[in-house]
Amino acid sequence: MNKNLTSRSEDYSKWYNELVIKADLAENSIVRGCMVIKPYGYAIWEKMQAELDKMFKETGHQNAYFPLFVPKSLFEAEEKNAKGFAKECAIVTHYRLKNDPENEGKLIVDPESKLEEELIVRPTSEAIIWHTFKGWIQSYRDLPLLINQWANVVRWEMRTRLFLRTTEFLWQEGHTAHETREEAMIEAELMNNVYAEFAENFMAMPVIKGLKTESERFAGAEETFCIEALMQDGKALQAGTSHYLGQNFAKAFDVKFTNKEGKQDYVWATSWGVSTRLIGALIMTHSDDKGLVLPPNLAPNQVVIVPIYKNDEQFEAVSKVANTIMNDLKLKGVSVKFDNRTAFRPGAKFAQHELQGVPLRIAIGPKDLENGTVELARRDTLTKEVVALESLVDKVVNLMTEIQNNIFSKALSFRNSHITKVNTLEEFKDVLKNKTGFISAHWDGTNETEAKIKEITKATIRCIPVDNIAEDGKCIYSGNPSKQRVLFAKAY
RNA sequence: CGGGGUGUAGCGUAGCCCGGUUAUCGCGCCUGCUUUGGGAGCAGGAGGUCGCAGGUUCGAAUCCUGCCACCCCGACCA
Repeated sequence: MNKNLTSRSEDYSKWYNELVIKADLAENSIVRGCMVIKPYGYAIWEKMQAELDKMFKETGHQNAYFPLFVPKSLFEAEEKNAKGFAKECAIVTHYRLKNDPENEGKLIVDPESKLEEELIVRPTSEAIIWHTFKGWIQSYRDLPLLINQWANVVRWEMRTRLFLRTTEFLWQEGHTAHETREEAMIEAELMNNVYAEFAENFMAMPVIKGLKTESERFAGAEETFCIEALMQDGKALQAGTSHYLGQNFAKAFDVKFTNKEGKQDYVWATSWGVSTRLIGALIMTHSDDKGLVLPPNLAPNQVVIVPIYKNDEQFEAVSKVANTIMNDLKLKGVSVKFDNRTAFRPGAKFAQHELQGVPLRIAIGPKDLENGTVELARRDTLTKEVVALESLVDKVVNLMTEIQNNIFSKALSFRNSHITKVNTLEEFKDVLKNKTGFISAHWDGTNETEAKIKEITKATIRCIPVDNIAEDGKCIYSGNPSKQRVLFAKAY
């Protein structure tokens, strides 16, 4: 295996794939399109889960769990939703195997075990959840119902890519029911804001909050809020979505409640989700040619200590100092790993921890023992400095914030410098070809124009930013009047 | 499902056109010694249904036929 990573600028896809594998985050599995998330990758996901879960609870949500299998009749109840996902479903048709009479030691599907009704492996859980909600909701006193589920889902995609698009993926899906349209709409936007906050404060990834156009909307939604991020190759990535579902699912699953006036009404719904795709987003937002750059707020280890020694006595002396530092840092809430593996030399450890994006590295050797110092190396800037032991803990604590802020502002200025206003289709094409990134342009609001632009340029409307300012202009394609600019980009 | 490509050790590969001893090299792995402040050096070692099946031939990784798998580009998508 090559020691060096492919350069980012050379071949972004190759670089990404190599990085995911070499940094020990995940690997392709034997099952088509599915990936194995390795311990280090999973540790990042656990950090994300913990922070998101906290935010969901703070906004009044509770966790629950619903079945993996959805009976076909339930699945098809909300027609638009069913149609949207129909082409990518795994379906259980049988429940038993038996010995193959013609091939000793082999198994075949037992035709006797055919299910009367097929079960769909959930590509999303609206159907099974709304069927369940029917039994949970009778009165306005049962509302709002604010439920979140951590789960896996299966979408049988044609082409997959580690973390960004896999046949099975882990995610959370929130499903809520409300008394009024307004309340549901507020909830949908609130959760989109939660996602944006998480992306910016924890992932250090700037996002644009917006609304999807009709054609990009979730199947079955009346409005889809989203957060859109920009990757280092200039392509956009949908990082999270939050849907206002109106009464579509309530009607499809007959979920009515008695309101304060004693009248029956259908409830108003939302659903929202983010997935392990966020790990892909994290990688493509910050990493460099040396590997991952993890924000301190999500790094499984914020600090790693690497001992340098020539013999057992030195190793023991260094370890003593390292353990003291580790304890002091842990008391300050900093997560530290002492890399005391004897099978690897310091250089190899430096390279590995850089590859895995550990924000700070402390090296301690014989020279440091003499001087009462350590070597402190930052992953984000790749700079090193010698620090006196007595000021180390404060310094590290401060650096956690500084690194978090630094990588955010780096990503932010990249993102901001890649939003380009254009007024003609020629300019549009030119930016796509030579600069990439988001393109802010006038659009006449029709599906036809959107589809045409996609056909010509491969770029799609990522979103209509929620904080958009009104501006009169002409659609870059049709020339028809437009009230505001929307953001286009090539997307993952 | 359309277009292109590739299958040789855990990974990456040479050899194939033009058939000929024991299938090449690098990384990784194992053992030993020396090393350890940026991916160690030396010595030794283990590891192979050359994708599968058939055919041609004295002889097939190499030629022929069929099949399978995977990758890339489209369509689809969080």
